[in-house]
Amino acid sequence: MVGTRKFNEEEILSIVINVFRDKGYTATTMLDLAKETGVQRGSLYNAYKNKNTLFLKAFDYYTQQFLEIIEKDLAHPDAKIAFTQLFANSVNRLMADEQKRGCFSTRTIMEAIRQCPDIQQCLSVFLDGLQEKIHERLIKAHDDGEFLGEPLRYARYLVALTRGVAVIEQAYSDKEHMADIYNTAIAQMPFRK
Amino acid sequence: MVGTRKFNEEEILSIVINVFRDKGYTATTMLDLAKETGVQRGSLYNAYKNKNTLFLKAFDYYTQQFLEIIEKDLAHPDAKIAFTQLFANSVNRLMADEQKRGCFSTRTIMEAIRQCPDIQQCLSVFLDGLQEKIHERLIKAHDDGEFLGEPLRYARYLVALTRGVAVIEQAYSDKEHMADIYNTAIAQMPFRK
DNA sequence: TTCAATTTTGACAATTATGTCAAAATTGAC
DNA sequence: GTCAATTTTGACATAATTGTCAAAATTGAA
Repeated sequence: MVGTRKFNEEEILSIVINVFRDKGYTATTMLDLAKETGVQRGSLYNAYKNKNTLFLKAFDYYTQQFLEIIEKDLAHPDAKIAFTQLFANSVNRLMADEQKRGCFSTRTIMEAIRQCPDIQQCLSVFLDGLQEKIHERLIKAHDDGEFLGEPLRYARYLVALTRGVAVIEQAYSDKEHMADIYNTAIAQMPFRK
Repeated sequence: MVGTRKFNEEEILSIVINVFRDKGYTATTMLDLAKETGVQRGSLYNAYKNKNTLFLKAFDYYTQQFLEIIEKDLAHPDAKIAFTQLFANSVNRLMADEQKRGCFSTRTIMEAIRQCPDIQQCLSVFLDGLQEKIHERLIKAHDDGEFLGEPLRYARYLVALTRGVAVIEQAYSDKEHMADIYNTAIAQMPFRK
């Protein structure tokens, strides 16, 4: 193809996600994105039409990466350990960010939804994906006789809980607090034994 | 006092909350607030210094009203019924808003935190208040022998869960989905019987 | 009724953001 | 090496937002 783009798209999208995560959707300007990515504002308009479309693209990329991580977290053969690990890793990931910018999907997306109906779909795709990974793992656990609850209902419930913890993180950024919530939840769940 | 304000503060704050809830923190301009409240922009600057301070004041007002409602929801003498009611009412309140603007504290505050550290404290005050109401009710239930869990841990856990449901609402705005999450949670809780 | 404190009003300048466009530069394909 | 499609670049006009300020209006208290 002639007249190829100079920039690497994945690289740019990663940076874009970071900028949105820093500043939020509305407060991020195309100039901010141009500065941080090193791609001129005009090029961004040319390539992505506008901020909204660029955001959608970046969020898709984020979702994809996120779900890969979740799948790995849940890979442990013992179901209870798998979920314990998932939650511990979630907490660690939230705490790892020095600027305490919180969960991108919970914080930035919730704001961005106001600007465009398409963004609501981004959020539901994201959450559906998360629910699906959890659901699959619970079905396996159920088949293995390790989990006695109803997989779908618990998947929904756990997705909600993880979103709640993302909110808690913003208020307190207290690792113990978050861990406590997950421990309370895990302890109640109908795992065998 | 000479040169008294023309407007009624509580009335204005209610409107201000509504505008922020509609548009989000960043996207709301002082002009928006002036138009909706009918108070001139200059007067708002004079009375509240700037958008940030006005937001803080409005959020305090919101928190106060919210906590009064929660207390009523939890008033039923049977603990399990009290919590069932609290959750049902929460879902109904979220669904009652035709524009589906979601929970003010979860959606707008999470965004606004970015703009000013004081706002983080607003969120923790809000959540502490909610936790306190729930905690009190669980202590009573525990004393009555109706609840067998650890009140503080469960209070934290339930606060997180309610925040999570607020996120779920934004993604799906599906009453059954939200109700299902709360039912799953309630069914697991260590109520007596 | 007068006065002084305070609020209200409307205008102002400065800054920032948006989206568009034409010219220049780039590069894969022939 | 040339060409044509596409991207990059920088400039432009438009629009919106901010915060400030001086003049006008208001009103409680003396």
